[in-house]
Amino acid sequence: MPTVSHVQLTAVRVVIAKCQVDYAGRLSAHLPLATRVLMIKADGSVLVHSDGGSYKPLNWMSPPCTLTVGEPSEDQTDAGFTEIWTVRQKKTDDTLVISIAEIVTEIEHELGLDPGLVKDGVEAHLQELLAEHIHTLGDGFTTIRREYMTAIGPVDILARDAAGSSIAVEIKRRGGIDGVEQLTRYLELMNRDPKLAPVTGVFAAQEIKPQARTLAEDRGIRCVVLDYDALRGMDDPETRLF
Amino acid sequence: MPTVSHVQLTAVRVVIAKCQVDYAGRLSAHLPLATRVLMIKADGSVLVHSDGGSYKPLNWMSPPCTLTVGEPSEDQTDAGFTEIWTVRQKKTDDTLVISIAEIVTEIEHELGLDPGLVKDGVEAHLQELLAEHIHTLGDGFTTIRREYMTAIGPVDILARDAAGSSIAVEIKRRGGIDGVEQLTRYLELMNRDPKLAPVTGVFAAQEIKPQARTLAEDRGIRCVVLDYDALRGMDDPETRLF
DNA sequence: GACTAAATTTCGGTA
DNA sequence: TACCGAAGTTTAGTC
Repeated sequence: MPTVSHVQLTAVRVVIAKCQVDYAGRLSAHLPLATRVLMIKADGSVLVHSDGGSYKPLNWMSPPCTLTVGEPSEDQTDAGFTEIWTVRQKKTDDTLVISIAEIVTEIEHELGLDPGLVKDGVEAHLQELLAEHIHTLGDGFTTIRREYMTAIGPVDILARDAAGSSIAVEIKRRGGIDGVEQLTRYLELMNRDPKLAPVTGVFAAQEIKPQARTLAEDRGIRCVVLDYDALRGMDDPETRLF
Repeated sequence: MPTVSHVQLTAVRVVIAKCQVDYAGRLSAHLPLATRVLMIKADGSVLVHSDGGSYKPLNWMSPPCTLTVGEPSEDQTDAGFTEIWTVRQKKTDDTLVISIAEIVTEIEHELGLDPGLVKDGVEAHLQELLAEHIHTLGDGFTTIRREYMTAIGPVDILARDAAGSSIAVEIKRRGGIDGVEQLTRYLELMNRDPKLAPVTGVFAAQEIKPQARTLAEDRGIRCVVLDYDALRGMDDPETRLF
């Protein structure tokens, strides 16, 4: 029976090692023996990275989880493995087994709490800009409310056109079919409300997929491609052209 | 004017450094000065990790991109920065600037091509199993086709019930509203085809969200919770119970 | 806590 | 290559 030591880290540890990885949980996955980067974070989570691809690891374990380092069995030793790391998710029982053949190099350091990320320019900002410059959708348009609440969720912008009719605007960065469906649900519901009806829809996005446009127009929903920079330009007198 | 050296790596490099990070591209993002893990992959992509959270980095740059290491300006030097890393996406012009205040420790190693991941047990497998054991949906059910193509996309399974009526089955691991909408679109289209109509829908998932169930049943779509292990058990004679 | 929608989504398959 | 849908999605926000 292999001896086992439970590892409690308060620091991040990065190991470059020749290893084999096996995951069993929501699916099964296997990584053959190769040299990879292993990152063990302070909360016990583990990432297995190759030296290419995007930010997604080849394999990983999300917190909360525990890492246990055990000795290899006789068979595993014969196969060339020196350590067996077992990472287990506390709730779901998912298991990640990293069989180490050789640790090439490693570093470790205490990082401490990260101050966190500050973002700007996401959908919320686009919504703010469009609400402010709703006239770009048509002369005489006015914004009634942003995030107008309905029973099934908030409509991004509720507006009125020059004739006083209600307009529901759904805003997306990338306009796909899902967004059209979302707006359609809102329109169905709002058109049952005599105080609002008739409500027409505007699907506004920085980019509208062809199928989404087809679906939207088939349902009488107007599609508008938004120019983020232009909206921002209108918003900022310094960058406005005279 | 700061001197600049372009870095060409064929190996992965992991640096623990006190740094500040600024991203400008599809959005703007800022990370205040703190100690973090920086991973520079062989393809030039860069990840900025904290020591907690899940596998997603705080900030990153996807390949193809190039890393340029430059010297700080006088102001930056006064602010305590020793190196300025600029990562630039080739096509989109997204820019990630990592201002290094102090490199704590680092490792570097050549990894080589990864053999890649082998997966088993995703939606495709669930579909395969259900198609084979379609009678679990009802006596006399038969599978006509998997991935039955329509103009708006493939229906997971097209089947017939005992009476010979068409059944469209949408399979999800987690059944949410999106899946119901997807199936609804297919049903609308298929019911226009006299050779198929009338087509009824079955929404099959390992887990069905209450709101999705409500929406589905309101539209006359039957909901079925799938037991992956039971289906697999039927499939494998060794684990079948006698 | 459950659920919904966004994401600098990423990733794989197909037309 | 563009587009579409899945993902061990993750993450943030709301109810």
